[in-house]
Amino acid sequence: MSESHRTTVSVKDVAAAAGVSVGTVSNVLNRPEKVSPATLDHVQATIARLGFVRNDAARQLRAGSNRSIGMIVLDIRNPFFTDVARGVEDRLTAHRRPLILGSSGQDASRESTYLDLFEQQRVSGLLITPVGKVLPRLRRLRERGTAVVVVDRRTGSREFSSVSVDDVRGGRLAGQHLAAVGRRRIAFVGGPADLTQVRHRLRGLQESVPADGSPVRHVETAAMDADAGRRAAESLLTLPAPERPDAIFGANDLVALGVLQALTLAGVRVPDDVAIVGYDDIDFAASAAIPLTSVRQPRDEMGAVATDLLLAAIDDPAARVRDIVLEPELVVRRSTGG
Amino acid sequence: MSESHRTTVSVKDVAAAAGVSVGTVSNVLNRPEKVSPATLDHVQATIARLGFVRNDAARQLRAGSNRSIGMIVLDIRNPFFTDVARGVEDRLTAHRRPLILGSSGQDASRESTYLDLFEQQRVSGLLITPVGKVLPRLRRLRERGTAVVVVDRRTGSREFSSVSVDDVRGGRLAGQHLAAVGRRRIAFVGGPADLTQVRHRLRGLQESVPADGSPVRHVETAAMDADAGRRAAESLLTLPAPERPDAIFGANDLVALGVLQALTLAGVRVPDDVAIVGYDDIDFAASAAIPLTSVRQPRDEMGAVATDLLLAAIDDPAARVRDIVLEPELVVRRSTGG
DNA sequence: CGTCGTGATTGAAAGGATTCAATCAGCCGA
DNA sequence: TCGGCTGATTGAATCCTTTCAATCACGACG
Repeated sequence: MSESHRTTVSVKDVAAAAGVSVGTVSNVLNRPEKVSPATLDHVQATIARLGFVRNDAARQLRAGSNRSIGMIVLDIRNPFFTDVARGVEDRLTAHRRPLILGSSGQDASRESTYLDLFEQQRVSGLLITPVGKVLPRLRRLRERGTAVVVVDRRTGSREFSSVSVDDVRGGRLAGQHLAAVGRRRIAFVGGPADLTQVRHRLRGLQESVPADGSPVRHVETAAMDADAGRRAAESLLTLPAPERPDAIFGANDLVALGVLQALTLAGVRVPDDVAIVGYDDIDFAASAAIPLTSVRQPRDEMGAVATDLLLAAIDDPAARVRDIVLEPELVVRRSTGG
Repeated sequence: MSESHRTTVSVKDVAAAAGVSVGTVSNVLNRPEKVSPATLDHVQATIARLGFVRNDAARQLRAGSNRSIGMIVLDIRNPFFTDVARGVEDRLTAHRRPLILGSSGQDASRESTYLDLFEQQRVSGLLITPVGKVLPRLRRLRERGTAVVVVDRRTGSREFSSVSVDDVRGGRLAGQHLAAVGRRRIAFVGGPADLTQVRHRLRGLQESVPADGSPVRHVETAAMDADAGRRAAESLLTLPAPERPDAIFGANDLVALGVLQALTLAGVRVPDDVAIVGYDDIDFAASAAIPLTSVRQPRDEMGAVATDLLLAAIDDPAARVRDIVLEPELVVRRSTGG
């Protein structure tokens, strides 16, 4: 059947074995319709027999660019980002383009390493949720012909297309809902405060707090994971009873789930004593033993829309820069009495 | 400062601008100690000024192989796999090797597409949790000089190194614990049954079931996500009371969390009426409102060990094939009365 | 029977970084 | 002052695929 190769097989070897020229082999690979049926068969058989596999490096070198798309997310352990990535991957698969996924873990130097890699690889497009000050690098990439789309952020400058969700609106949805179910002492858990997302969600919440309620209490956290939520909830539990919140809005679902756990452990009834709202609506929000009310971000859609923008920019580098802002949606579940 | 480039800058351009030969530029890039300090400075300055970035395709073409490592996981949405991937990535970062991560989603054709990609890219190593019948392809990859390590599986044939966890033992740990807390009617939820993991965990459970208990009831599922767990739990709730299990062992944490949710919604008390044990010990297991007892797999360690094996095989292709089997560990929490 | 046209095939050139044998410059010691 | 040595630098060859102008073969048509 197949033979054993110490050395790798090239088009030249295939050509020699099949008794045709390298040009013909290349045509078989890339423009089979230009090749006579007999030759096509014969060459394809030879390729299979020798186990020839295209060398992508050489192909790219000639082509000048790579078909792959690079993506840098904040945290691959947050299901929110893996869901977005899934949306991207699904869309790319349809276009036969591979996705190279990197996670910066909120670390600017790691982000920079991935940018180096993608730049050297000459990826044809980049999807990024930026951490550090990367604007100059993004500009350079674009000058080189790499399309760039910012995900889950807006750049401010109108230089790069972006896809994001209206976080102020999301905060408002949460606040209005909590007000509607009669909550008057609302706390917000999340941080660090210099994250745009955190600020916007908080602002939306504040705007919609009932007139007869206390002002929003912000418990700032260093990270956005369950552990941070747990600790924040414990600190809230030490407050004298009249000051204790009757509702907590977590800046994302991981935080909210941590809050939920700490409260349940402490014997606080959810939602009777304290209502909880999360953000993102990851699958685990619905799977929690007390299903979590959450502000849903259209994760798949974000991935899909970002991919479409990117592919459009690759096809036509002069395509208009667009900031697409998607709408969040409130999903009511048991944690607020749904 | 920086100039604007329509066309890309090559070593030749740098050489011309710096007034040296391409060989010297290459030396500056790869063997700076061979270059005189003055030249080094000058060339580096020129590189910065022109914004030169190495073309990786050309570099690889010459070098014959790529520094990157490919990884194919079963499901990027399962935190278990992203945790393993993190372990891999951390280790690789230390060796300045990029990781290209793909998710097969349990789909053999998607797995095959990633294998094609990695083969064409000439990655220097591959980490894979196989789905389809890929042994012949893995052999071919190795013949071509790509190191291969199987993750979270054993190959059976002693051809490729692997890192896995003793699943029979894990099942036994769960069974012994449930027996110790007095459970006698145990159900196992997971599937499909042709997954080795599922079979092994079930077997371990059966081996340790108390002599005076009923035989294990296996509710087979089509997938291993929360939704499957939810549906399985609902079907168990339709059983007549005396047949209802007093303990449920989920084949992974996603399934167990789904079970937990369905039971809680139905008013079944956990752990009083039914105890629940999961598998993997993902972070969400501890974060669940009723924290989940789970059989812990050392996820970071699996990633790290697999990476070490892979790097060793890359350095020395004749390195001995090793099957490393790690030990699982029971983490007791509230869902079994901990 | 010669010419033209069509479709198939050819083969050399290009793409950019790396390598290494060859060359060069400069200095020391004789 | 010159041969010899060392360290620095050079530049042509190489890696493999793709492209495209040129060539070829063959049948149809005038």
